[in-house]
Amino acid sequence: MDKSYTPELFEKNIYNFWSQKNFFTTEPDEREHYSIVMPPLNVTGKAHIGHALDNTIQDILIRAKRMQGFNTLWVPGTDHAAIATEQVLVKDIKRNGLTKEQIGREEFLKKGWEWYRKYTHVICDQLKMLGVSCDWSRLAFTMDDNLNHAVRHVFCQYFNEGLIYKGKRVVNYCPSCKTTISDNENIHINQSTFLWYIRYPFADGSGDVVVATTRPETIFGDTAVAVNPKDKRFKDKIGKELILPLVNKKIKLIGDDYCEMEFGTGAVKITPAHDPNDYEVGLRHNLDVVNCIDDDGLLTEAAGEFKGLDRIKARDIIEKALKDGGYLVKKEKYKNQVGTCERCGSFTEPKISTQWFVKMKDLVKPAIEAVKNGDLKFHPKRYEKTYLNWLENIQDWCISRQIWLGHRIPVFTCKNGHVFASEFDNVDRCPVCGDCQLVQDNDVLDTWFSSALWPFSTLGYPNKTKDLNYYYPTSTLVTGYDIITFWVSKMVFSGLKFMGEIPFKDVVIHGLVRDIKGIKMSKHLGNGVDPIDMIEKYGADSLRLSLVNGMSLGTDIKYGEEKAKESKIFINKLYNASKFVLQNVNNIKIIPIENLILQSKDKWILNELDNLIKSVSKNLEKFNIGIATNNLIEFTVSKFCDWYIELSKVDLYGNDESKKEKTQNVLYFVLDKLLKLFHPFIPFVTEYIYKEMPYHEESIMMTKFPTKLKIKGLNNSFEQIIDLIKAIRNARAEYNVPDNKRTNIFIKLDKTNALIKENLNEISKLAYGNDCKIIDNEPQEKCVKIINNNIKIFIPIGQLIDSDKEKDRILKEIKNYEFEINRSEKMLNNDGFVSKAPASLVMKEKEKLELNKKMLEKLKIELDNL
RNA sequence: GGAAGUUUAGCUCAGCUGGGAGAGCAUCUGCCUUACAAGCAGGAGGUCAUAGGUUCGAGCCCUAUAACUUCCACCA
Repeated sequence: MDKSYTPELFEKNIYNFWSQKNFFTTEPDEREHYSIVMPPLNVTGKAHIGHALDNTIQDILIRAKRMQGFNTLWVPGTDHAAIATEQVLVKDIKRNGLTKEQIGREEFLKKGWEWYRKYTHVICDQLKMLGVSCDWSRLAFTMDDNLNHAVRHVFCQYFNEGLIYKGKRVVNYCPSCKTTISDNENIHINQSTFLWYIRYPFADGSGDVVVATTRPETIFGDTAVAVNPKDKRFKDKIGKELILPLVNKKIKLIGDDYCEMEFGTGAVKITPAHDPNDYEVGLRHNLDVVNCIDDDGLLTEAAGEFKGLDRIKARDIIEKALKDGGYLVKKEKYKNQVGTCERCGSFTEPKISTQWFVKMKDLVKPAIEAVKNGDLKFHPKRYEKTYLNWLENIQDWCISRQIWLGHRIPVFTCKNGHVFASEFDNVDRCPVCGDCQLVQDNDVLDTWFSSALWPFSTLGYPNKTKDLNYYYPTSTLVTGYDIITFWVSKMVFSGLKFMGEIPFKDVVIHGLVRDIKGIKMSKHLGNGVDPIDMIEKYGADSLRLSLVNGMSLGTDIKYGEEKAKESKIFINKLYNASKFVLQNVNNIKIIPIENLILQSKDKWILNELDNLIKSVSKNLEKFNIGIATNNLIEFTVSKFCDWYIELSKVDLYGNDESKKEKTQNVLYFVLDKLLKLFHPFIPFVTEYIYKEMPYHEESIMMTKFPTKLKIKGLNNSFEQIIDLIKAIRNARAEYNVPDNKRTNIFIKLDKTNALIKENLNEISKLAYGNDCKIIDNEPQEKCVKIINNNIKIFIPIGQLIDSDKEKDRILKEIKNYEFEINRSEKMLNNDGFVSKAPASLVMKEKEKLELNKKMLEKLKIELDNL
């Protein structure tokens, strides 16, 4: 083994080894299954740190379950991320001076496939660097033939059941991406703008009504002005006609509750074509819908002379026109929120358009029920609220997108006007009239439509495959809280609808990885941490550990490079501890641990190991990965390295061959279990070390995960020795005795103590002793005296002894004991405590009091002696 | 407007069913001890956001307040 941990030397080889051995692939068999479908990765470029976190968690669960004997399947996959990819492609085409229309739909889709082919490799290779043990032979892509089939199958079923309809709706439209986007992709941001107060004169010349608006450019689409019917100011004016400024068209003053009396002037202009609320008002009052902004974001002919102006730039020009016409009353500063496109950042436009929708109300009912009755569990539980809240207020799902990449809506219209959906893409005639001139709908489906089917489409649906039968429902879904509403919920109702069962039983929700200051990582800010960078600098294991150690589910992680560094330092420690063990167990005869007559230190470390096994298993079961790694690290550093390895040196370098053999076996045993416990979290280094073990199987990943030890007589009584050693170190430190200066240690016992007798060498070694022995009479020479229960320890440090210092030391201890005794007595004198607290607790407190009193007495005698 | 979360050491955070406040980093002191100086040993550092309440007992349960964060909805 190398001197220190150098992951770059072995990670790649180990991954190739696993791959070549087909350790990741599985087939249905008679075992119980554990399956996860990977949240599909967008094929838009590189993996980011969020992917690293998401996949590390999944890999940990999968590796642990695999070692626990389950038939584990982890299906990897990618998503076509239509809007994002289309944007990139359009830009690319533009660079060559062309538009997508010029190259045509077919050619454009070809380019899409080229892109996907190229970048699927990139992102998959990056995942492999992370060490993911997913079944690459089943790599799925949302636009694969069989997934396409699933999409069309599902679409047709919805369609034929009347759950899909075409309707008019105000949707968010991005004039830059030229497509409808969902509410989730429409990000509201704060902006500083103005409120323009505009005067609308009555047609009969009897004064005017002033309205306040943030969007003067939509004035050309106004078809009414609304006031609240309860508003006394306007009561008798409702129904009168107003002149629309700049347009000089007559519009009505209407009364509608939507208008709030307190806001602005109490009157609002109604633009049904460009505001969802206004649209609703328009429906109620039968208003005309006048489009004044086109799909490119330019003003239409409704704007007259202003036609062709960009909607945002038009503002100033219109303001001037209003001013010139004497219509502008005032303009004041105003802060509001406005929708922007998640992808390109431009202001979105509410737009009336014809779109395809899925009726959600009934579809969603079983999905609500599944969480309420406990079939589907969220971890942490609080995210069930997010999920339920969303589903209980669900709106119909707009599934059409005006782009080309993606699943084209399989709806056809024949020459005779028959409209039908087809599951198969080789459709050539109308099933009603047999007409062959079919026209397919131009829109494609929302990407979430295909990802909604992910847990079963990747397993072969709609075919009734073996995989589907065996692995569905899957076991666990791991994802971030940001997509609970639009992905998790959709998978649940889709699974229930088409498979009759929930798609997974547990949903593990993790937080977002933010930068060290807690700010969301983004390309724009350049504060992102590149996971590949981290892997190259610190190793994949370090990255993995740094992401999950101490993580608490559902909470954001502040991440900086230092974390990867820290993890690497720890792994180096584990590596070195292993190196030490391996150097000392070379060629040993392995004796089953239960056949050994164990020493007290062995019983102690094995007892600690047993506790570790239990807590790691328990915490993995509860998805508390951060606690599991904490426990593992704590054991490794504070129990194994700090104590057992140091203790083991006594026997390893000693002359007692039987003790040596015993210790070698315990070291070997503990390391073997520890590596296996660690493997799901840091797979590479554990595999590397495991292969260096004198006896090992083909791969650590295919070994059994440790379970509760079956060794009798384990206990923690050795902790008494640890306390004693600490007390000695402590006293030495107080006298500034440097660690490299060894001293004698004399121990005087009140009664025989087998534990001390057994561990004299251990005490000596770890407490920097020279000669360490049990004595009958107190030594003559000047000593530092330590009192520890029934044990007195004398350390002759010669002229360093200072009786004033010694007095201070004892006084300090006396104070501590007095404080403790006082506390205990207070509690025990409290009738409430004695009568109501659990008896065991009262008993414990009494014992403590007795013990402390005895100690105090002894210390006082010592003080007198000085 | 609705909902959720956070507030504990200088920093990042643990803290289980209520029963003597913890870790890592940083800092201070001493040590290159044959696994590890990417290390070892020892120390210092806290009014558990604030105010009430429940309880024999509260970092933990209840109520209110404050600050910050996030999600959803959105008033022109």
